[in-house]
Amino acid sequence: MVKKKETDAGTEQKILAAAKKVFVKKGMDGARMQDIADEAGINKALLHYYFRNKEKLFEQIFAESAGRFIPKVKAILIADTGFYEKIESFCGEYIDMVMQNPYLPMFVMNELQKQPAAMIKKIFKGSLPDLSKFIGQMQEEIKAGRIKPIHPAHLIMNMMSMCIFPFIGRPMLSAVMGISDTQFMTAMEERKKAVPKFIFDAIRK
Amino acid sequence: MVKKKETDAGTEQKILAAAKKVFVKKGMDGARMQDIADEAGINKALLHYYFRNKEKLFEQIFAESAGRFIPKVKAILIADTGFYEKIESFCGEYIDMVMQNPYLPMFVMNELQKQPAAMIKKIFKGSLPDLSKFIGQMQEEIKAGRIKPIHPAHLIMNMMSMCIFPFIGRPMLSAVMGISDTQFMTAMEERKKAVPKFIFDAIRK
DNA sequence: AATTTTGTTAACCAAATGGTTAAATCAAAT
DNA sequence: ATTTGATTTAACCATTTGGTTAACAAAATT
Repeated sequence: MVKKKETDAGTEQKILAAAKKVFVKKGMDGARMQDIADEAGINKALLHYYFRNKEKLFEQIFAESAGRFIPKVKAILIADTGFYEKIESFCGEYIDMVMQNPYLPMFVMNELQKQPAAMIKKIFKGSLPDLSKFIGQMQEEIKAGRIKPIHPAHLIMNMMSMCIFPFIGRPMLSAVMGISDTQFMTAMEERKKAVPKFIFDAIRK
Repeated sequence: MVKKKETDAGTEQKILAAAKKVFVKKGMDGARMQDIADEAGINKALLHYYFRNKEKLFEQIFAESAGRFIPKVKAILIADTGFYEKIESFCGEYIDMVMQNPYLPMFVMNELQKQPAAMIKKIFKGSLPDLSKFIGQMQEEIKAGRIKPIHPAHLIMNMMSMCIFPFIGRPMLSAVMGISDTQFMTAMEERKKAVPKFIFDAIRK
């Protein structure tokens, strides 16, 4: 069984790419099935032939998008590296990933907030990172007197905030500080090193 | 001219309160005029009697919501207080304000991102805070050798990120760190002091 | 009290939108 | 060459939704 009539790229893949583009930009409520079909260069009926309905299609896109957020956290925090390396690689890799998908954080966070708490648990089910190792390493550093006593929750919040928020607050930040798109991206590139440095400076004793 | 037929609360105010509730929760695209009417306990036609259309109503709500973000920044940064006091009061007051409107940041940032760049400039027109004084104070501290040399843009981004992001990433953060709603609010209360402390520790020489 | 103005509603309308149907293509199998 | 089964499309349908109309009710004005 060779590939059927499907065009080169594969209709299903074209649809997924188009859907991702439209959903990420407009959100579940703002997205139109017709727009997705147009973007994919196909008929609207064909869209429903491949994906039963809007919700099913959305779920697929959302799961894939949300999935990008957690596994990376998990891998980094569980890795067999030191406390400081973990912070460094988390910031570097996270900011890097988000730079390649600047609208993903807003999309995921926004849709996540619309879901009921129960659904959220289901979404993260299994993919939740085990923080205990990271927290353990942190408490070791505290006990050894190398870093100040700070609640792990706050440190993690601070780290994620500084990595992700600039992309969510981009329009406001750009307006407030009067910076262009290229200046923004340059600043983000800097932050891959600047954020971990800021954190180390804050916690080092 | 006494008040007309309007019920005690004033129909217009009831509408605005209802609209804010629905828009902030569902966003422009997800909000339904019927839902707003129901929430306000009035007929849908009456909604259009007070506000010509959905867009006009949305603009009013959005302007009021977005307006809460900037003026406070402005007032604090321009105030005749010291560099450190400004950071303290910014974090304290900002987190306080957001705690009272936990869904406001997501709403404003999300709608802002959908607007074209030109519209954003118009929105912030005039209300843009003058950062020069704050930056000047900061550079003085740097020159005096009391804080490390750090780009003001990064400091401001870090400060705003740590104050605002937890409310935007709340579902994710709550899931990742397994905390309840009350635990979350307790943590936010702590952050009013913890964030400025974190910042001072990071920049102090 | 009569009249005009303002506030409120039920019923209605047109456009948009998610989804379906039935026919048409096309590639593979017979 | 014919048949078969999957793919694709144009046309259509039902519901939702923003918005309007016309009539009614309550104040305000005369």
